[in-house]
Amino acid sequence: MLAATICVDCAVRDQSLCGSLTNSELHALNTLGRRRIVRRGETLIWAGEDNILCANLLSGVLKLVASSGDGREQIVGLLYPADFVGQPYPGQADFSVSALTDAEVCIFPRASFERVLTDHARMERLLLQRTLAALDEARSRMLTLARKSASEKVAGFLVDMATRAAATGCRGTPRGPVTFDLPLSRGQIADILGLTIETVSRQMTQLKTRGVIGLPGGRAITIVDRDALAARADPA
Amino acid sequence: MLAATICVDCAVRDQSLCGSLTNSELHALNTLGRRRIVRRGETLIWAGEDNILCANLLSGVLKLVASSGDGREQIVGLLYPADFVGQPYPGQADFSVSALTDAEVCIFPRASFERVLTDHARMERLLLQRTLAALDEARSRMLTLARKSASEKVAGFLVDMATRAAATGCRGTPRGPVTFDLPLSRGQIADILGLTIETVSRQMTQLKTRGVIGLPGGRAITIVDRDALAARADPA
DNA sequence: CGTAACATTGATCTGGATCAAGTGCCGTGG
DNA sequence: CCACGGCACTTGATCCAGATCAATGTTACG
Repeated sequence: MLAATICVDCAVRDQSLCGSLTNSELHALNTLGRRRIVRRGETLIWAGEDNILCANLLSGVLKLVASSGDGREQIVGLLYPADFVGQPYPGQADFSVSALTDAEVCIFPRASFERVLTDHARMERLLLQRTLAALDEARSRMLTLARKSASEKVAGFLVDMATRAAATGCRGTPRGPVTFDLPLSRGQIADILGLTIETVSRQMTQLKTRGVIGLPGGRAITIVDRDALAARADPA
Repeated sequence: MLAATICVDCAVRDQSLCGSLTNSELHALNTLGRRRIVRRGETLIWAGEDNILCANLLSGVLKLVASSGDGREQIVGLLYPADFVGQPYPGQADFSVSALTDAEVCIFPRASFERVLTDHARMERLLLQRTLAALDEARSRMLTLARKSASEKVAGFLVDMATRAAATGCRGTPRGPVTFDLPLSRGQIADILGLTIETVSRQMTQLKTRGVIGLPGGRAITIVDRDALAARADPA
């Protein structure tokens, strides 16, 4: 039957939380999980709503957005394939989750997922470890948002994206120039870094002018001098 | 013997992670834990060092500090009594932990604590829930740091402190003016909010001038009009 | 008391926001 | 095939919140 085979061809089977389960344990999830496509721009979870779902991200990129009462927004996290989405315990969601690119998720009803967690200590431990890592990352970003200059923010962001791109696979050699596509618009980069579109754009052209990066067009970016970029991100 | 009685008079026995353990289970911790005083200004954990300890905070206030290579600092979290301190899994600490006031902690060797955690699913779950809550808080603060104005930051901070002071107990009535002592210097408040001492000071005097708060002297503060303060913190 | 750390207040400077045009890049339709 | 319109991006001019620099005032403590 279809439900029993949902995990078999899962692209993130090993990297996701489910990787902690044995094949037989997967059966439980098989009956709970549903694949779902989320279109670019679509919102999967709305801030303020009750937590009703958990999910594993299979493909695409999602953003976690915090917003103030009067509409200012800040992207407080990005989610990549194999990342866990949502809150396993009851309560209201504090942040919205929406798709930056077309994405596919494997969805579980929250309550069922909570039960799976309590039944599978290994999975719960894995989630704890991921959550601790996410917390460290969030706290690091607090330093960036509060204390770094615009040029440090942009350089740091590009280093992060280059690292991630290298992890997946992209044109170019690891040591020399590397070219890849940013999955984000200038506006979204601004939302991540706590800047405006204009400032991001100006920093990018400045980096191009100084020969640190290249901007071949569209959302493509070439890292010409990774060390210079890293140095700008973190002035010792 | 002393070790066996360490938890008996623990002030935070019920609110801390240990509250999830039965009396008999506490015996295991009893043999592992050691009380320790941390003086105001003293550092308990240094960023970059290996995680070697976990702890429960018994009294006082600790700060979690992120710093950039060139010395800029940002307080990325405050820890209050009953809060958990440290990382239960191997690795390097990303942040320093030091005492804002004289404090007392109940310390466990990291490896032992990890073992306790794996043996006690209830405790692990509690830690997961706390970590998820801390993550939400960190993300909320990302919005504050990146998008809020100085006056919104200070007002929000004072509301938080007032709420916390009310939770413990302080002079004044809940609805009318409430007076309490801030456990932090202006400089430390600045480190939390991503501002400078001068800006924090100016915002405080402005709030006093407008009759929203009173500054009786020292670190004392009177909340005169809590609603006005909350409105300044979150302009709808 | 004296002094050292902390806090307020004032004057000035500046990085990044805001406001305002351009410019290039498709996709659509004529 | 090219004109058109919409969007994302770049570039320029100006403005302003908050940083920085510089005294001065205040509190706590030996």
